[in-house]
Amino acid sequence: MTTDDSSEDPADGDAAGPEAVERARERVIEAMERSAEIYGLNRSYGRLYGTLFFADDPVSLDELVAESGYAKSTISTAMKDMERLHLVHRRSVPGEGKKAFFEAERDFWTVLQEFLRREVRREIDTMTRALEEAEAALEGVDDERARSDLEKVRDLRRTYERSEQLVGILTGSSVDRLTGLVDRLRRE
Amino acid sequence: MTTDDSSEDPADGDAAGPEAVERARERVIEAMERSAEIYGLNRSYGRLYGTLFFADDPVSLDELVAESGYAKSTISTAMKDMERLHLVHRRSVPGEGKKAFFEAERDFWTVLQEFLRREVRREIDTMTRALEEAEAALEGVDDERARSDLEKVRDLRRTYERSEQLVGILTGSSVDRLTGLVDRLRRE
DNA sequence: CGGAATATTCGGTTGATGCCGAATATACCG
DNA sequence: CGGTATATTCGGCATCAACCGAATATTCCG
Repeated sequence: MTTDDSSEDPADGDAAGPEAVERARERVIEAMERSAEIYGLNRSYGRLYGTLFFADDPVSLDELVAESGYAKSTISTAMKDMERLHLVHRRSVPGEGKKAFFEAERDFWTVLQEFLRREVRREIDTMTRALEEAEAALEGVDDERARSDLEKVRDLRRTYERSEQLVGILTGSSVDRLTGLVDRLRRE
Repeated sequence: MTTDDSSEDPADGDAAGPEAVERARERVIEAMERSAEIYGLNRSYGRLYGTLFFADDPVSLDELVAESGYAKSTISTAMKDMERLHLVHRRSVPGEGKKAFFEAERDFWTVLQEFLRREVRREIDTMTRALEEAEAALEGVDDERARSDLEKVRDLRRTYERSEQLVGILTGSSVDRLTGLVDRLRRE
């Protein structure tokens, strides 16, 4: 209970400003930690992404160590992982030797597209192959259970065909095209 | 190395048929285990889902225990979890007392829609709130860093607005409408 | 082609998760 | 309103994943 509280006065800007900025960042970064969790990633990834998100220039590993408190090895692994997911990009700065710098990918559409291309597409392929093999095996069998299974397998294969088409549309279209599409659909 | 191998002859149907059906099922169920993994679920969930997928009628906990070998408690938890994700439905059969039966949801569009409604929507809300708060806090600060952060926060908020619109479209449309939409887009 | 700066890999440790079986709670039936 | 059949919860063990720091590998520069 000191004399100064409730920093509504812009005259306090010099003192309250920087720490207000820090608090605002922290607030957003914590939300990013939660988001990471929701999408099956580590909380630490959310924090590291957030640090990169607010940086004006690419950030080195050592700076990330200083900022986050994680071990360098942890961050190295995290960066490799997030690069794979297209959440961060590696940049090298001329004159800085081997030093690696990272920046956040801010366009989530791209991130989603890459995920579809990499993971979902592969899942669809694997499942489709399994379904085709099962279908071939079941077609030869004259059995009530086989007929019942066959029908289910064929239904699922149709679902997966549809999904593949959708993934094709989503990964084949540019971000701009998709954005326009969403706008159009929203008005319909 | 017995006399009968290579079951290409339909006359062997009686002997080779049932085990061929079993193999076909197992093949698909294994693919489902992998898929579960890809989408951040437990492998066991893939197997349990697969068992339900091939069943013609709702399946009881005890039957799932017999089929899968997992402990009843494990399956009970798994079912609760998959119900939350709308991957399985609980059915009660009149005259069967308290006994619970489960069946697989085969329409993945529904599953995806429910995920968007439940998890993604909540993520968007949380993040949006954090961004709005940060925005409000930063607007009052006269500082270069604050201005830079503010711009980034606003950009991200716009992205999230777009995402929310898209989620709205996807969760608001019926499965049929979406299917038709995909068809139309594919032809464009 | 060394050597300095940096990144990556790897074994070990600690905390989280999956699964089990016993204990408990719940729903239905007579 | 018991009693029985069933589901759920909970504590404990085993396995797995995150993280660390030391050891190794890589890159770049002189």
